[in-house]
Amino acid sequence: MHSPELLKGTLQTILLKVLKDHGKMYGYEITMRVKELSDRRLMLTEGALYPALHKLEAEGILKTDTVMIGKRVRKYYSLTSTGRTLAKNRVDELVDFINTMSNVLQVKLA
Amino acid sequence: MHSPELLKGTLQTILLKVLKDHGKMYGYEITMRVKELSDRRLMLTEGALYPALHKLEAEGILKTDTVMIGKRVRKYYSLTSTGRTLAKNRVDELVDFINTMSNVLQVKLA
DNA sequence: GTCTAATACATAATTCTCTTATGTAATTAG
DNA sequence: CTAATTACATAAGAGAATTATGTATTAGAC
Repeated sequence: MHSPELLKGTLQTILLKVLKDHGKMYGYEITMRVKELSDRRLMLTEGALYPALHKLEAEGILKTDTVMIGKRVRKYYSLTSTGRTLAKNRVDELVDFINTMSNVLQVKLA
Repeated sequence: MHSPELLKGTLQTILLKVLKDHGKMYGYEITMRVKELSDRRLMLTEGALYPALHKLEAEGILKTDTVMIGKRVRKYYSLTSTGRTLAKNRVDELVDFINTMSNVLQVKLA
């Protein structure tokens, strides 16, 4: 998988947003969803994804639900109520940042 | 000075862009310019700024020109020809990233 | 005339996040 | 039957920024 330098700092927000919109999802599913939404431009790596999910869980922002699919473990993540509030704030913050950045770069966005 | 988490990864591009548009500038001047362009939202810290400028200089992307203003040293930075090419690429890349991000977040930008 | 804020440079220790690499294992498609 | 995909996970290392600190000049307020 591949990912740009620029992803730094935005991963958490992306995770919160997709979980907010799509409800419970498992790790691999999230990578596929982000890949699709980004038209193959953002490929989340496992080394970034799983530690990030674990951290958010430890902080009470996500909760998990482990399911056995045949002999395989699948771990579903979803937002807690704290997480829902945070998701909204983080997305607003990132949108604001993106708008600020477009002013600094003095470009019009598509 | 204060700066958001999200700045990570975008500082270089910002520096290249303002130097591309405003020609030779010194460090403090850059922080003031970015503050103005961002409507006080982006406040570059010296701890981030100077190492970044030094690195770009060491890589041949920026060149410097030291001037004495009274008894004070002022170090002007400007793009080398390599730097001009890089500036364009980096800005294009960041704009593309921002557009991708707005698709992932499914928001419209101002 | 003196003190504070602003101007202007710089570096070091630490923290945080991601990349790269590695490991395990089940399932599906050819 | 074997390669690709699905699906989890962790560890070592790199890179970039934060926070803290340091030095020094100059302008403005009082």
